[in-house]
Amino acid sequence: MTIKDIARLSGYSLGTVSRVLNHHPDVSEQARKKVMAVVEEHGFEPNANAKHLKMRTRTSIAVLVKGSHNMLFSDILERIQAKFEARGEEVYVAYLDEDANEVQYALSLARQRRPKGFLFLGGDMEFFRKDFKHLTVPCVLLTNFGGDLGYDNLSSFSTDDMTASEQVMDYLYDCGHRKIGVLGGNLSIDQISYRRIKGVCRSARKKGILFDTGRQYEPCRYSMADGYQAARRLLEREPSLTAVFALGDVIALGAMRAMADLGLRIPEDISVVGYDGIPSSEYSIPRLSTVRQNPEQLADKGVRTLLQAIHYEMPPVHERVPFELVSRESVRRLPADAER
Amino acid sequence: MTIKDIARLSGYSLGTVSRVLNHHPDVSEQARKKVMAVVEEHGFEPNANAKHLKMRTRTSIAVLVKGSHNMLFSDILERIQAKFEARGEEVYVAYLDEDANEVQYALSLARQRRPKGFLFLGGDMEFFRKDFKHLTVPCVLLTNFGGDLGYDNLSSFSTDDMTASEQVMDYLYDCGHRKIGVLGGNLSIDQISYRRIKGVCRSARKKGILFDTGRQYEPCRYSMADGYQAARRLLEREPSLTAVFALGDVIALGAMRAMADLGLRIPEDISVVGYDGIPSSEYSIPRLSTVRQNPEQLADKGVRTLLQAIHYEMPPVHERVPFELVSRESVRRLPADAER
DNA sequence: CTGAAAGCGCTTACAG
DNA sequence: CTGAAAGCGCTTACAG
Repeated sequence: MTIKDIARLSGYSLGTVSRVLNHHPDVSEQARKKVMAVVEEHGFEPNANAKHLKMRTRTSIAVLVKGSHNMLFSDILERIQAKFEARGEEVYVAYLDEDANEVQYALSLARQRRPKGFLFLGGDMEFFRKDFKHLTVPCVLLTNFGGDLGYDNLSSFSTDDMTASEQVMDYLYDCGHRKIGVLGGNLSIDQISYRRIKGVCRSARKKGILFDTGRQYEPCRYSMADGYQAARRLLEREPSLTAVFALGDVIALGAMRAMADLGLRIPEDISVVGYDGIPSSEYSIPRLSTVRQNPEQLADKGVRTLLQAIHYEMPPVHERVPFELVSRESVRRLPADAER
Repeated sequence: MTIKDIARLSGYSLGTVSRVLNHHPDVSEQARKKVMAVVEEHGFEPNANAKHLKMRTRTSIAVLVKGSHNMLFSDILERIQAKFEARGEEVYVAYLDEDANEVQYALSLARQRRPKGFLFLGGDMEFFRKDFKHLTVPCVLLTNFGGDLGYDNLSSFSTDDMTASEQVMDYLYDCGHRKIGVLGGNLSIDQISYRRIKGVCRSARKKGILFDTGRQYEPCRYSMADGYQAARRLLEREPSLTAVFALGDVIALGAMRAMADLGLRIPEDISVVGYDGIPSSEYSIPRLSTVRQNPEQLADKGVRTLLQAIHYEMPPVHERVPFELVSRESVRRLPADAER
């Protein structure tokens, strides 16, 4: 069943059929009705390959998800899919390893599939700096800040990670904690964790407490298993810590489990704060205090901006999306005499 | 940059270029080298739309994921993607609501995108029974059993849910529990939860204990939030329960949180068993006893079978994939005198 | 082993 | 408002 059959069956020409299918204005009401009738009768849907080939277009929107176990990304992804679908856009999704080069991948996809736009869920700024210039379609980066890269086809929406981390540390400080460990990510300047750690350092400096990255910081990937191991390493090295800030909720959840295995009660013996605000953080025992990023806004702005850039060539925007420090049960306020 | 440019640049014809690109045997070594040289020089990749249009093919493999918050599915999906990618297959992924009609969705996709095969992650047997006959390409259903549907283009790999649930109940019985609640899914005969509940009933009957679905069973969707609410309802109605079997780990995790809020200690006051074996179940406090489904085998067999069906038209297979009852910390063995 | 040509199923100026 | 025709970028018999 092709558009040709519909033409024959409806008594109109190919062109007219194509026009009604594409909601062209210059079609008589009569033609529209006749054609739609046979289209519906046969449940016809146009062949997308032919359509895109002819239109030299750009088949769909590609979403590249960095790090597949990331529950924050799953949450955002889901919303993105729904929104694009509601707009009638097809979405192609690919999951990449936490360490994969997403920009190279996009480049290859661009040649093969010719998507009309890319939406990156997470990314490594090093790859963007090096290879992004070859990407010519509109792109949106979510979760990382891309404003200092200066590409005119790249927008970004992100949480102000540095400020958020600083606030977490301030909060811990206000609760009386002075010996605070940090868990997760790595020190590479191009990673998202870098900005979070920078916020940590800024708070420490401001409050005049010591934060020795060599001893009080333990890098790890964003998973419960890695958080578990990293927490053990950190706590064995620095048993006097009274609080731990994990740069991701999944890391925090793994760390909490490690603490329990070490015989530490949370928050009586040690306090924990996470980052992201995934659903699990609300149901853990104890409930996890964390920085809640805003998946709904991230998804909404990302989709809206990408679509606008595709249709109207807008200038790029780089916006920070509000976060929220949510205080739950995993942090203990130290008695005043313990301070200092 | 099209194949035509490559032809011009290499001094060969369109046909020859196409042949080397597709690894056709009837090409001289010299032609291959020359063509590949300019292909690589320009980083050329053929336009997939044109290719598929011409081949009248079936552009990719479509994966339909039922219920987007399902962490077991995320796990399987990730493996599936990696496997298809390794085989050079493009994958189109769509997330559907837990209640959406995945077969109708596939039908529509079949017309528009003409995928060469479908892989369903979860499904409602009612939809399969009603609409699947219109689907003509090879399909694989994962997680549900499709053997009694009798379609010759549908294979399935699933856990023996009934037996697994029966074993959970037997296990709880052996630990001395007699008043056991069940949480999750619904009683519709076409849902996966139906078979799990059937296993529950079979065990109860066998052991001669009472299982009153009206009172001891509380339906809910597969999420922590719903598990939380359902657990409260169940426990308020039946405070004398000593154990709860949640039909999904996320439900169990939500339920555990509800119990903690009710002042119940796990497993001292109440025991909990989940289903699925997602990573979180290993890191919760306490660690969750559960039925571990086998995502690796499910993914592997699903991909392999679908590819074979596509390339060699194999007869359908319906296989059960082994599960494992893993006993961790959330179940308490009742003292002997408490039995009865 | 290679080239010339037809055609996959659409869309879109171009006439009328 | 409608039809006839060109052409999107490929693949694949068909000759040679």
